[in-house]
Amino acid sequence: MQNHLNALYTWYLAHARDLPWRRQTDPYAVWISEVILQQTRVNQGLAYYYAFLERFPTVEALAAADEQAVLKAWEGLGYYSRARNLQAAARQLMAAYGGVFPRSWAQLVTLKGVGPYTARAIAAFAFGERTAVLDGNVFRVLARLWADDTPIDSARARAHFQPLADELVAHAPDPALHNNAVMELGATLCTVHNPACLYCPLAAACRAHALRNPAAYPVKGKRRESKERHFAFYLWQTPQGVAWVQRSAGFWKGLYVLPHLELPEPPAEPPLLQEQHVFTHFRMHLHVYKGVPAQVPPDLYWIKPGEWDNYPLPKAMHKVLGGLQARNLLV
DNA sequence: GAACCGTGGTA
DNA sequence: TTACCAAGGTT
Repeated sequence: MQNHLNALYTWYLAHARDLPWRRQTDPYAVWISEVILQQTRVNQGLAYYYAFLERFPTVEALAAADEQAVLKAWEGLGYYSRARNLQAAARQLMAAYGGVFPRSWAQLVTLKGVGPYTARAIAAFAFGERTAVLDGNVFRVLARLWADDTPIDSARARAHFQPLADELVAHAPDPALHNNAVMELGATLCTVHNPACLYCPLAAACRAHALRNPAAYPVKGKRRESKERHFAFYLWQTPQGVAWVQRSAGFWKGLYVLPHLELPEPPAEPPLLQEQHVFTHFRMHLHVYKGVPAQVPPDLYWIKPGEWDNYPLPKAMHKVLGGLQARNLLV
């Protein structure tokens, strides 16, 4: 196996993408990049990586920042709890570690928003700890390598694959190089669809390839039944312009929902939903899963006209506002 | 432990 | 078009 792994490292050094977070070992930059890349493709996260480090260059800066500013920097990326957790963790780091990253994944995993993958990634990439990262790419590569039919989305998947992954990194000359190489392989050659086995440095060792059936791996459990969910938002016409009142508070919490903001002049009582005041409302279609429909809390909030840009808004909101603007419905 | 969280790309 | 998927983590 070691010969094959050496072939993998050689391949990586020759063919890997040149990505900015791979060019340094600053734990802060590694951390930010790993969180940005959670469930997010490189091309989507790249610009955010540069901008976020520019805007919040250090743990101290991030810890001291206004939460709305952090969310604003995250605007459009999705999974906004990542941004809130980043700042929470930055404050944890200041309080518990004097702003200096602990070096072991076991300590890192106690940080908010830092799970088993990200903790090991920081430990390996920033501090050279000999530990194996386990993400979607690694799951796929390992499952194919050994034709392992353990469902990778099962509860026991991580417990099953982590020791196997750790065994691979055990004798690697460079843990960071090893982890990067396995992930790069999964991201560029050992892909979900149409894997490029012809060019794969591990093909000679790969059980799934020997079986001529890489598509059979990794095994995944039953997909959840998907169901449509509707969210209603309401727009009010006011003498000053358009005030946006939204329901289903708690969804996208903190993003454009106002409880986290200081309202200059909060209305004494929110306007009642009266049909003649509602001039438009829209539905959002989200991919949602089988289960209870969204609860719509009674709380109503509003944003003053002309202040849209000050708020971090999800992409879906921007699209709606853009449409309204085009129709001259926003003052 | 299952359900939940966003967005953009792909077949 | 629909469904799936991507450097996961939290509740």
